[in-house]
Amino acid sequence: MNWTDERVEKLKKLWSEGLSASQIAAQLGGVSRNAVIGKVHRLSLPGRAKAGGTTTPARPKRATSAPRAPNYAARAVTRTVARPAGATVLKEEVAVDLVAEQEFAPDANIVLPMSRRLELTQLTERTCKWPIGDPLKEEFHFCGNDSPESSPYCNYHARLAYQPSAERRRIR
DNA sequence: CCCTGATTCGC
DNA sequence: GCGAATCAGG
Repeated sequence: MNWTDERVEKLKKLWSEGLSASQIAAQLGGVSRNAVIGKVHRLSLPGRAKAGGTTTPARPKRATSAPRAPNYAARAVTRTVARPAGATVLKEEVAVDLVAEQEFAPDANIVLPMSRRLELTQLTERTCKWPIGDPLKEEFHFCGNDSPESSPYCNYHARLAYQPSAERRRIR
């Protein structure tokens, strides 16, 4: 793919808007992030803020971080249900609204429905591609949590995605 | 490991 | 001029 005037313009626009090189490459299509970065340099576009000429690393230094409050939207608890019919005991996951439940003890067997709110262009082989929200609205995003074994979804959403087909109940 | 931008250098 | 490979960093 060659750098047409249109593509160069789009590059300039997106770069000035602060998008990352990989995001721009994804939108342009047909080019790698390296190509984008290389082009940015050739165009002498202002790079991203670094150290202004000084070779000094001068790292910002992370202040002693205050403990963050858990930001879970909801958590899942496990419940044991006995089935009289087959005498089978199985575990069932139930989503519990935390907004109504202000206090809770951090539990080890809680799965995480917390999303990383990734943009479409930020998804990779290892990120959960479960869509959240209305695609036509701004707040639309993807879960983005780590997906094991290159699964398209994280553990939580894989459960939702791969639910066994609903029991067919004959309407008699 | 995921990601970021910067630089080099063979094409 | 182009961009993969590499480097350096978060």
